[in-house]
Formats: sequence, structure tokens, C-alpha cells
Amino acid sequence: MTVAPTADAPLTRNQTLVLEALAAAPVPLGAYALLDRLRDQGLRAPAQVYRALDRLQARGLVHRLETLNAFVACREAHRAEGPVVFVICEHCGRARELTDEVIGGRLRGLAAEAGLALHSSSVELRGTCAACGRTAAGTDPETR
Amino acid sequence: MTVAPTADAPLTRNQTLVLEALAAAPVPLGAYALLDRLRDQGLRAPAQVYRALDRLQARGLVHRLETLNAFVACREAHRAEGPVVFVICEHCGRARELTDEVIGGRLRGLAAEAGLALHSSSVELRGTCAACGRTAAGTDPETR
DNA sequence: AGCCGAATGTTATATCATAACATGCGGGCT
DNA sequence: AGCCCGCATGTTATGATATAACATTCGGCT
Ligand SMILES: [Zn+2]
Ligand SMILES: [Zn+2]
Ligand SMILES: [Zn+2]
Ligand SMILES: [Zn+2]
Repeated sequence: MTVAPTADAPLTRNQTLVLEALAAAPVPLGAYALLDRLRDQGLRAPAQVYRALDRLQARGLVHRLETLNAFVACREAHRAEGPVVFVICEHCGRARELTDEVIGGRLRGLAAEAGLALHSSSVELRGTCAACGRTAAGTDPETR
Repeated sequence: MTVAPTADAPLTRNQTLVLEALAAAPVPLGAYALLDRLRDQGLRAPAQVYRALDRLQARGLVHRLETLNAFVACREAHRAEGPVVFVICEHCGRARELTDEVIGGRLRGLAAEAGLALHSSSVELRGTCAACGRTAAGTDPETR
């Protein structure tokens, strides 16, 4: 979740580069994978990537997948809504972003019952996607 | 979640040490924090701690908190049930483990709808707990 | 031009996690 | 007993992820 906080200044150059690289990737990318892809465009150090990611996350344009230490561009434009659910295939690495009112509502309810002032949430489901499940179990995306 | 897989051999020495250290701690501990606390009992290297943690997690006796890179002893004895929800105070660092049938059921439903064969789940709510919220906002546990 | 705040560039280092290989110990077998 | 084997353990080294700290540049403003 991580609610969008403030005004929309235009994205800076580095933020744009990082966001576009994420949007173009079929799978979540780690900070160093981003750095590799952006060396040509002038990025040199991890700090540059992490800074851009921080700002993009603060705006809700990028999400961090905690179980992967990786990042995705937000596909929805939810940016202010509640908890998001990620569905992650451990096989092909693809991640889908969902929102669900039952989950969102109940998580807010649980936080309230627990006396927690909710700042952010992370919900990630891991498993094998339908496509990977159909190809002989154990096949990995490189093998196909 | 991360379902418990197999038979119960007795815990090994290192596993016992790690589990007891976690059970005694008021907050989740990282692997290196565990290592520090267990040097006296003979643990020397990160790999020893990570190995014990892996086995304890496989049995459902320990959970990993993905947003903290830290570990907690399981308080419930759920060990085979569905998704668990962690409620984490960013202030005092305490984490509570909950299970909720609405969340559990709906997450399984979402996975099924998405065509995902669910292997494990991670659900973490972050915020400020009631105790920390009452003490002048911004107070941290060291300060009190 | 001179100032200021924000973004950027750069170097170094902290933190988290695993690979790879050696050693030791116990249980079953001959 | 002596051997073998599986498995936990010990140990060293390295990989992967993330941040601290400080110098530099850029753009708007007066
Ligand atoms: Zn999103
Ligand atoms: Zn897949
Ligand atoms: Zn548990
Ligand atoms: Zn608290």
C-alpha cells in the first residue's frame, strides 16, 4: 500500500529512466539489475537508483516486492487506495498486482482491532502460475 | 504461511539455541543479532544461524518477517494452517502474529482465481501500535 | 551576479545471505 | 571392532542488497 503523499512535480531524469525500465521489464527488477540496464543512460551508482526508487515509491508509481527484494512499476493507478496484493510465480518470476476489497477492508479492520495506526502493508502470494504449472512441473522459463 | 512439511525429529543443538533466543526476544531479530546473542554458546558464523533458521522455518516454528529481514518464534502452533498476518509497530519494533479466516480464505480464493498454486504467503501490516501512539508521537522505545 | 534548495554524482561502507569445502559424530552393517 | 554413510556442524570466503556521507551541479529567485 504505502499511500501517495504529496504534490506532483514532474519526474526527474533519473526517476523517468528507472520508471521506464521497470515498466518495460516483464518481471520485477532488483536495484542492481536496474543499474545494469541504465548504465548506458548514465547511471553509475546504486545510490542513484535507490533514490529514484524511493521517490517513485512515495508517489505510488512503483512498488517494492518484499519477498523478492525487487521493484515493479504500478500498473493500476491506485496511488491512494488500500492494501495491494501481489501474486508472484516462483517459476517464471512474473508478478501481478491485484486489489481486493475484501482483503483491503479486512486488513484495515485487523489493524484497527490490533490498535495499529496503519502506515503501509505488504501482501504477497507465492506459488506457481497457470502457465508454468502446465509445462512439465519443474520446468523453468529458461528451459522452455 | 509456508506449510510445515515433514516428520518431527528432535531439534538439534543449534536449532534449539536459535529458537530459544527468538522466543526470549521481545522483538524480531535479524540473523546477525541472533549470532551476536549466541556467540557465548559457541556459534561463530552466519551460515550456522541461517541453517538453523531454515530448518525451523520449514517446521513452522519460526517465521521470517520480510519487511524487516528478521525472524520471530511462532507463538501460535498453527504449523499447517493458512496465511498468517503480522502486525508490526515501526516504533517499538514489536510484532504480533494473527490468523484470520476472512483473510486466509480470501487469499486462497485470489490465488485460485489468478491460477496460482499457492506455496506460501507473506502478509505484514506496518504502523504505530496503541502503546506507541499514546506516548507523544515520535517517541521511540529507547527514549521512554 | 549571488544565493539557495534540490537533485545528482561519487566513494566508501554497512547489512543481509549463501557458496563451497572441511570436519566430526552416530547409527547400521559386515 | 572396523567401515561406511548421512547429516549436522564448523569455517572461510564471497555475493547481493542497501545506505551514509560528502562534493558537485543545476535552476529558480532576488
Ligand atoms: Zn500499484
Ligand atoms: Zn510462472
Ligand atoms: Zn506462527
Ligand atoms: Zn509500538
